[in-house]
Amino acid sequence: MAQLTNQPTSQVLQPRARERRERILDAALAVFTRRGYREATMDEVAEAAATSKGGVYFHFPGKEALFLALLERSAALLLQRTQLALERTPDPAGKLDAALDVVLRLFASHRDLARLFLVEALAAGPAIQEALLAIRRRFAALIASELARAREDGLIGPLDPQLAATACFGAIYEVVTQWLLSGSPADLAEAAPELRRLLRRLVGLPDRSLDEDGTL
Amino acid sequence: MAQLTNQPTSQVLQPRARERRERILDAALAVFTRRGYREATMDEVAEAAATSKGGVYFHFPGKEALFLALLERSAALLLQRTQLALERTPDPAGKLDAALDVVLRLFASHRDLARLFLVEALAAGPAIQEALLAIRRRFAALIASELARAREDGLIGPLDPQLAATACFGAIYEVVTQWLLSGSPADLAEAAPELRRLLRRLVGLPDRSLDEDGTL
Amino acid sequence: MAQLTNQPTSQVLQPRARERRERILDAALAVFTRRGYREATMDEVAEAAATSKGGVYFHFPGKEALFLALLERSAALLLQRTQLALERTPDPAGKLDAALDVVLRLFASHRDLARLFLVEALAAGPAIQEALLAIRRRFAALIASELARAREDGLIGPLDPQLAATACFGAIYEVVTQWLLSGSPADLAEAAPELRRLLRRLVGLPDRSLDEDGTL
Amino acid sequence: MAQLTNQPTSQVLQPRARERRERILDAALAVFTRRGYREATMDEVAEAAATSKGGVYFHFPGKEALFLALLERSAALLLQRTQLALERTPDPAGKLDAALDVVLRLFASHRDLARLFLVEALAAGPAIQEALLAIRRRFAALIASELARAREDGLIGPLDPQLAATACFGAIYEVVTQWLLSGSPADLAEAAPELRRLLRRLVGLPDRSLDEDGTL
DNA sequence: TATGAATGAGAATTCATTCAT
DNA sequence: TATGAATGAATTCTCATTCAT
Repeated sequence: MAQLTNQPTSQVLQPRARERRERILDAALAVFTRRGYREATMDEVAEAAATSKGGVYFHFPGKEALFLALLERSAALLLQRTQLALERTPDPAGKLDAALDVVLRLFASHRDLARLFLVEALAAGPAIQEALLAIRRRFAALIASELARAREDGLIGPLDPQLAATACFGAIYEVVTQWLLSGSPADLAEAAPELRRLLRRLVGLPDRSLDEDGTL
Repeated sequence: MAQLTNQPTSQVLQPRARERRERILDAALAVFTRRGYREATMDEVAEAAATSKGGVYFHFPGKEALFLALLERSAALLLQRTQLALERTPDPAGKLDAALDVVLRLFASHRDLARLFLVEALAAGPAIQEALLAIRRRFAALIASELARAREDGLIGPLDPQLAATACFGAIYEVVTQWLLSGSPADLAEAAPELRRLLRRLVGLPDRSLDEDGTL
Repeated sequence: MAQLTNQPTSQVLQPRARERRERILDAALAVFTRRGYREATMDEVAEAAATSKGGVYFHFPGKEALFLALLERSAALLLQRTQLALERTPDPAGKLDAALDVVLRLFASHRDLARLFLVEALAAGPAIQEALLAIRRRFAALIASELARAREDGLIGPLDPQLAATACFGAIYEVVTQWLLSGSPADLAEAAPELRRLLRRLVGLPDRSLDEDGTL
Repeated sequence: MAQLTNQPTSQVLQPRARERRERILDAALAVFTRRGYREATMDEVAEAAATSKGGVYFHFPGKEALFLALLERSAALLLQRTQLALERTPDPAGKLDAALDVVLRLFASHRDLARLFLVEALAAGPAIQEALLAIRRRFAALIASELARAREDGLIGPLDPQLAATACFGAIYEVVTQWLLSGSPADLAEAAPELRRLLRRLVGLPDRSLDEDGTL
């Protein structure tokens, strides 16, 4: 469960190499975001990473693997933060809000990462699709398990946790995508309170009457 | 019934040519769904349309334009059917259900088409992304206007119709995408009743106590 | 000698057709001048002539033939005017000046025609090269014969009339070409008096001490 | 001897690559002369250079750039030789003859090259035309500066050095072109003595009474 | 005569990947 | 480890020409 940042070889990398590997990933994120998976070229990645094409190929066996590594790295970040937020929120009824906050905050501050996840990855080829889907499912499962628990606790009425989680994820996904691609709302945080209310209703949680921390 | 087959050129085509143009679009749909936007080649399209490469280029100035034409044609179909369903449903409270039914039914029966437009299209270049986004927004606007009316009629409580419509669309979109990519649920129709309930709650409609036609 | 404007068929053309044929030639001149022989397309010619591609092909068997016809038409004009000027100039010593005047005046007022002749035609394929060369030789022969006569009359010293005529033509050619392509001198006429002096010297004519008509 | 093989890229090439770059240029010269600019294909160049198409594109960004590089390389050779000949001829009155000799000799011994740059290049597109024109002007400027000095030295009478140089260049150009295209005179050297006489007269130099080395 | 439509042989160019230093 | 050079299959698009109405 911990092995999220994949190493290309099982050998231990020198610190220098590890550093370069990270630099390449950073560069790849920038390039894939700017140009899209298909349009991005390994040349561009190499140049952005201030290395050579051969150098990129030393660290990653190919373009697809590079994208995949990027995806994993980013997914780990998102999942970790979400999990942490869920753990830190004792109130069962507030967990959904907490997760939403984490996601919106992360995407709002890493627009490029959002683009990569929500837009590019879907159509970058079967292998990547597979990986992306797994990540999405892992994320939805996180929500689903909280929903299941909430239901057991009698906090919410009967529902299909999987489907509800998927629907929640989709609602967030679309709001973020519209923000990404059409720039509306200008600030993603604006949409947070209303979206929170909608999602609470969707899963059957009562509206929070007193919203003490309306900030995102 | 009117504006379904869009004519990108303002010139009047001879009947023969009009026929061939449609044949090319049909062939293109088949090829794009089978191979994906990027993998599909104009050669394949030409062959599938039983015409020459030049013939395709006579009717469409390029690959992107061809895809766009296809996108518009299909989007028009989806939007038109949805609009029709909304008009045919007198009960304001049932309109959302009706729209959902149309979309799920259409996608369920045209899985390839759904895959093409929900998944492939995202990575087909900025112009197509732009067009796709516009279509999504048009669709969300359809829902939003119904929500706005429902609110005026006092059927639902106060909400941001735009955001709620976007969230609804996203929820549907994600359920369909999961079905497309992971094959679960096996039958999209299975998810319909529960999804309907979730969306009704999301927008603030009361659950239908007596659901006489629970089938999709 | 009179058959300069070639008719594609030996049949007599209707006035309408003759008119359209001219319109196509005019359009072709414009297009070839603007785009160059290779870059120009038959579509462009057809559009410029406000007719269809098929229409162009009715009047001319192909692109090369079209260019050739244009070349012949223009050459006829140039040669006719030059010949006329030579005949109208009784003074043997003034004939060279007269020819120079005609050429510079014609090119200055038909820049596109000059471009066609001096720049495009050379590299438009063997058949056209052949034709162009014949025209150039015809023109040089005109000068050469005058030089030969001048020599017989003792007006100028011994020289190779062919070579001298070629050199004269080349000198003019280059001056016009530089004007065409680099725009210097701004007005071709500016160069006329000095060029006249140079050419007179080249062939061995004495400088005209009193230049009564220095205007081009 | 210095700036002969121009490096379009500022990067330092490995010796192997430098070698191959030259090989590609040589191959390109052969192909372009044999087939003409437009008819020549990059495939042919690659094959003639015993490399791959990609290899050619690694060194030159495109067909036009390849031709341009070739043009510059050859022009540098011509200009360098001419300049050298001018420097080596102490007698101011003999400089024009020396330049003429160099040019005629070079073209006579490299007919294909002459054809390529005097005839083909004209129709190779605006960028190449521009470059070609610049070269012509550089060459004419060489002559012009000599003419200006000769005039200062009182060797020749008043004239416009620019125009005279252009005219000289044009005369030579035309004689060479006629030789190239019509094959007359059979040997370009035949025309040298008479052409020399004509040009001397054109610029106002006295005929050399005793021509000790009338051979080209 | 004229037209719009169709053809199809080719072209230039791209780029993921490999490899010799 | 890293690099620059090289590869070559694959792809989009062009356009002179032909042809059915």
